[in-house]
Amino acid sequence: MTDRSAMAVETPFVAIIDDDPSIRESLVSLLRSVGLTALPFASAQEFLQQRLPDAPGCLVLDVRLPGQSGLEFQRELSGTDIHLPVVFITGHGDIPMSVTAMKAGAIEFLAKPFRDQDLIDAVHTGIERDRDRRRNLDVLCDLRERFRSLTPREREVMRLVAAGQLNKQIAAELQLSEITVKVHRANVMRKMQARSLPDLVRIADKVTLAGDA
Amino acid sequence: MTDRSAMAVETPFVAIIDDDPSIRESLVSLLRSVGLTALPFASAQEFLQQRLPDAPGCLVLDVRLPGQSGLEFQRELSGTDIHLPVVFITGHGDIPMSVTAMKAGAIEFLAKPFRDQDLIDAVHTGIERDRDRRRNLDVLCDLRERFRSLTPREREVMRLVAAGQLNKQIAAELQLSEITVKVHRANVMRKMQARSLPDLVRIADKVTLAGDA
DNA sequence: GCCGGCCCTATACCTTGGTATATCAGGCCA
DNA sequence: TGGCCTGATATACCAAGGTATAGGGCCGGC
Repeated sequence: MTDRSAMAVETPFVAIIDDDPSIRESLVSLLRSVGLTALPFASAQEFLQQRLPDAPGCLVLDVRLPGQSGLEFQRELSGTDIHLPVVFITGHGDIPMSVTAMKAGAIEFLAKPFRDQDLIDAVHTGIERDRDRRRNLDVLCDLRERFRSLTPREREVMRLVAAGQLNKQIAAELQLSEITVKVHRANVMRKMQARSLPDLVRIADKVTLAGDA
Repeated sequence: MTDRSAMAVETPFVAIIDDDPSIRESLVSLLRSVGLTALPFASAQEFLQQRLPDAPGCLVLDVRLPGQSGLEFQRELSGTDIHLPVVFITGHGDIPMSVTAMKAGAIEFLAKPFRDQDLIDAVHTGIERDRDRRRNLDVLCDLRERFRSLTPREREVMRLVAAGQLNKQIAAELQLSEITVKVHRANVMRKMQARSLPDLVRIADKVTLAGDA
C-alpha cells in the first residue's frame, strides 16, 4: 500500500518549458512570488530527463519549442504516465492552435502579452485538477493493490458476485461446490476490505471500469 | 416510461443561428447536401421560440449575434434544459474568445473562412455527443420514474440497503420491525426492477448521484 | 361511509449467506 | 524432505434474506 496520504501536505510545483531564457526567468520569478515551486526547462527533452516531484503540479508550455511544437509534446505526454495539466503560452498563436490545445485538455491558452494574474489563476486551476486526479489515483492504486493480492479463483468469484450471481450459480458456472465458492467469497471480502456486498460492488466497479486517468 | 427507445432511428438536426441571411443559406445548403436536417434562425430569440425536434442535434452558432454575443448565449443555454453541443463560427474571432468557448464545452471553434469539411466533421461530432447524452438521459429518466413510484418509506429503505446496512440495522434505525423492512425491501426490488442486490446498488448510485447533464 | 393506498406487524417456512474446523492434493522453494 | 500457498471439499451450525398469508390502523377521495 502506498503511503502518500500519510505524508505532510504536499507542496505543488510548476514546470516551465520555454526556450527563451529571459521568459523562463520572468515566469519563475512570477510564480515564486506567489509561493509556488517553479522548475524551468529549456526544452521538452530536458524536462523528460528530470525526475518530477511526487506532488500535484502543472506544466506551463510554450507552443513554439525547439524541435517539436508544444501541441505535439502535449499529445506525446498523454501517451506516457505523465498527466500534468498543461497551460499554454505563446507569442505567435492562432485560433486553430488554441482550439487544438483546448480539445486536447489544456487548462488555458494564453497569448503574449498576458496578464500575470491570468497565468497564476490558470496554474492554480491546473494544480487543483492534478490534486484531484492524484487523490483518485491513490484510492484506485490501493484498490488495485488489494485486487492483485487475490488469487485467480478469487477474482473469478468476485466478478460473478459483483454481477449479482448467487453462490450456487457461481458454483455451477465455475464447476465448483457451493461451499468452495463461499470460501473464496469470504476471502474476497476480507482481502478487498469490503464491509458489505454493496461496498464490494462499488469496489469491483471501480477496479474493473477504471481507465488510467 | 418514455417510449423513445422504441421509435424508429431518429434523424438528427442542426440548428443554425446567424444574422447574415446569405451565410445561413449557404450553411443550410452545405448541411443538407450531406443529408442533415438544417434549421436556420436569424437570432437567439427566434431560436428559443421554436420547439426543437426530439432528436439528437447540434447548434452552429455565430459568435457575433444581434443583441448578445454567441458566448453569452452559450452560457445562458447551459442554465436551461437545452443541452445542444455548440459549434462556433466567426468572422472576427480571437484566441481568448475561442478559449472561453472551448472551456465552456464547445465542440469546435471555426474562424471564417473555414473548410466545409471541418464544419461537417464538427457537426457530426456534436450530434454523436448529443446522441450519447440523450441515451444516458433516457436510462436515467426511466430509473427516476421508477424511483418516483416508491413511497417515502421505501426510499428510506432503499437508501440504507444500498449503503450496506443489514435488515435488522435498518429496522433499528427506522424504528421498525425487521419483517416490515423486508416488505419494503421486496417492494423496492420489484418497483426498481432490480434483479439482484448488486443491480440495485448500481441503480441507487445512478439515481442519487446523477446530475442533470 | 366505503375503498384504496400506505404503513406496520406477525407467523411460518424456505433459501441463501457466512463462519469455523478439518481434510486432501498439487506445486514451489528453501 | 518439510513447509507453505493455492485450491477444492466436507460437516455442522447460525445468521440473514426472501416469500406467502393474514391481519390492523390511518387517511384522503369518491
